[in-house]
Amino acid sequence: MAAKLDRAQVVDAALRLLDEVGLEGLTLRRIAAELDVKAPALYWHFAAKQELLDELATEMIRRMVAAAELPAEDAPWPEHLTAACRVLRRALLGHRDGARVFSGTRLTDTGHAAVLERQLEPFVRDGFTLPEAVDAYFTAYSFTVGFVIEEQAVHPLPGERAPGYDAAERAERIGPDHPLAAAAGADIFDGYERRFERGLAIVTAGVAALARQRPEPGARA
Amino acid sequence: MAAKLDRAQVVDAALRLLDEVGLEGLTLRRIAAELDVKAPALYWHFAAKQELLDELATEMIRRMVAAAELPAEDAPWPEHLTAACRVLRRALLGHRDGARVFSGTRLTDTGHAAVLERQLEPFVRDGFTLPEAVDAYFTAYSFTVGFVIEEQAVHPLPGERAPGYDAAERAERIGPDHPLAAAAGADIFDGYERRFERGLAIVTAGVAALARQRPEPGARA
DNA sequence: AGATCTCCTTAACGTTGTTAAGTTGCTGCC
DNA sequence: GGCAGCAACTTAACAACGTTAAGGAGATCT
Repeated sequence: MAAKLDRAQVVDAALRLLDEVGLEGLTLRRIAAELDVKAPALYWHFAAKQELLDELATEMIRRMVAAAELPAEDAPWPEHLTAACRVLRRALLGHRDGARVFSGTRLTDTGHAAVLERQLEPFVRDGFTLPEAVDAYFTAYSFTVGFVIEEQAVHPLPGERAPGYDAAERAERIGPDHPLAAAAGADIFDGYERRFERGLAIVTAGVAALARQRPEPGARA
Repeated sequence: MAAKLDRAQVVDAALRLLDEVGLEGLTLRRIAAELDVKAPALYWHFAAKQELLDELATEMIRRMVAAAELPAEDAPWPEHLTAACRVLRRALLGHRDGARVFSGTRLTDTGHAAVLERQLEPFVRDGFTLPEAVDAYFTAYSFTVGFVIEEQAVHPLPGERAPGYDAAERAERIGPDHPLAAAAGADIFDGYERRFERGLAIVTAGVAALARQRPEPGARA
């Protein structure tokens, strides 16, 4: 087409394509075709495919940060922590294979530093040491990424369901020897929304509990 | 070679190769060469590469379960939970890209059901409902997988360090605007052992705290 | 001995990321 | 106005990948 290409347009097209064809099907030739261009043209804008993927993940996060309604800056740390994790999960769920794309790339801008800063600040304001704050945030962050990776293995896109994760079939296969594990199947393959919130509550309660048994009683300010 | 091939030998060779060349470099031709065989020979034993990868992940877990020294069956749930997560982490760290291999595959045997059963049992014994037990276990599990994925991005193999994760360089880049985030760099890129234990403690404390505020006071039996 | 089955080989296909070399169109310069 | 030069693409090709088709050697069964 007429209008010249730039990195943003390529990333945009790739992000759109990702939902259609998944990470596996996201080839340079396919992306190029989407832009009415041949594959090697992309190499004018990106040194390699990985660079494009990095930019793609970065753009995902950028949009998530832009669209998110974050708590007030002086809100207590549990609100910041849970809000950040919910926003991250939504962003990853927003695109097919979102979690795998995200966890396989390195972010290309320093925007995430601002996010991290905003996360850590409420902790130290509340009497946490910096390593404690990092532990709390990173635990919640790791949980979120791990959770969504598992979630997207079962639900590639919201509403859609991958084959081979049938709770009834699974229960029948493992039921005889492992009654609890079999009965848990229904819980495991569904209700991700509830289970995620539950996990967030657990992490938050854990951080609070460990903070409480410190010399300084945690709650200050 | 003389001795005929079977699935176990292929998986064994692949698992060995994985540490050398990583998931990216783990091609069928390379695996075949390792076994003094041509690539299509593998298709006699596996219908597709993904099937081999599934078996590979399964074998990883199988070895981990075999080698693990688990707590006594009647030990309280925190011991079971933390032990399982430590064992899982060690297994994933045991091979280059272990976490990515693991999170991208479906296990091929029902051995993990036995693990799950053994995990859930101490919870219900202690008065947890099944969904509560699943929440607790799955939260710790997601945290562990997410944690190791991040960890292996920085440390592909124990001791080895991926390029581009220099804390000092990072601090310089983001320091001016984000002092907390910059200072946290040293914590983030190192001390994974300590941070993992810290995360486990947080999750465990959280599960305990939420159980305590139930109608039934949690501790029973 | 001949047929059958197992397990491998050679050859090839289509697709992938990537590179090299050439082509087009715009911009600035004299 | 013509010509250099750069930017942004194309066409052609490469090696490597997963995978399939066809065939062949060696053991096993009848």
